[in-house]
Amino acid sequence: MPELPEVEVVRRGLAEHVVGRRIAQVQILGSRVARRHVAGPADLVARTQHTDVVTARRRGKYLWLVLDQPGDARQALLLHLGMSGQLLVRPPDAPDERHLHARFAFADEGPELRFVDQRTFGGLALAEVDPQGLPEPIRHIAPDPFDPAYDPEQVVTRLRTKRTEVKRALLDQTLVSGIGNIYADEALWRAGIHGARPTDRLTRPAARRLLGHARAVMAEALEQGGTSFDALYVNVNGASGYFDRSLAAYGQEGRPCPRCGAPIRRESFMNRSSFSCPRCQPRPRAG
DNA sequence: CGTAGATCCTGTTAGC
DNA sequence: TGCTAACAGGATCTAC
Repeated sequence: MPELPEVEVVRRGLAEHVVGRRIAQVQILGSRVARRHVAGPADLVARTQHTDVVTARRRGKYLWLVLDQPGDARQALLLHLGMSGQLLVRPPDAPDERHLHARFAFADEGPELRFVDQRTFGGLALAEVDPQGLPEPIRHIAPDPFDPAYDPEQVVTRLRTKRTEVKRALLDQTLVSGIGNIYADEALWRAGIHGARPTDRLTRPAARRLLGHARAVMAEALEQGGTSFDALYVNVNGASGYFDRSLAAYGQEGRPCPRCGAPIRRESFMNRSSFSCPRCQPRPRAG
């Protein structure tokens, strides 16, 4: 499940293999992958072909390629991997993947960029870029913890103002972006906080610690090339990450907590699985 | 407006 | 063995 570290690995792959090349031909397969592009897939194809890829950028779990089209406004090809999306750099004569949804061929006739996605939660769209360099459709996405615009003290304030549970707040991309179910559970475990704790019952220092852990665990994952679970996620080169061996809580039901030895519990929460230590992360009392 | 829950999707796995 | 149901979950939409 690509969260910030995995998406950043993909961004680096795009920077290495795609930036600086001219897109020649674009193919969109099926109606779903470009559903967020309201003008339709034909419009996306027409406006993407014969552009130069200038940079590969990221905010949270969103990626975008800045495209330079001579004499036209600067635009971005916005990408989201969803749960199972992959960007692959493949030779043009390689057989089509089972769940291939988009293909970008380049003027240099080198390797193609392919968007492959089994569960089709991912997608792409062409968007205008605002003066701050952000694609319009993701202006509501908050800076992630690695963004120079990230302001942890402001996030702490906003977090404590919310009237919800702390795990839900961590997953709220308009508060802080990039954190998904896996890293939320790891950050909560490190902080010794149960995800169902009301946000307004979190002290300022505790909130600060929690966000610091979220940033740290994602930084460590990034150093190791990202987390991979169901073999669907691979980076732009097709190599899986291996950080999953370092996870303390997520997916570890029944295994001993690395800190205290109590068996990690699994709970259903927000229609998701949540993993936590029953001793280090006591459930909040009702009321 | 803010929050909560439903929904999209398909390959894999668990269970009867 | 073969079928059905549960499961994985990010972001958006709708309801309250």
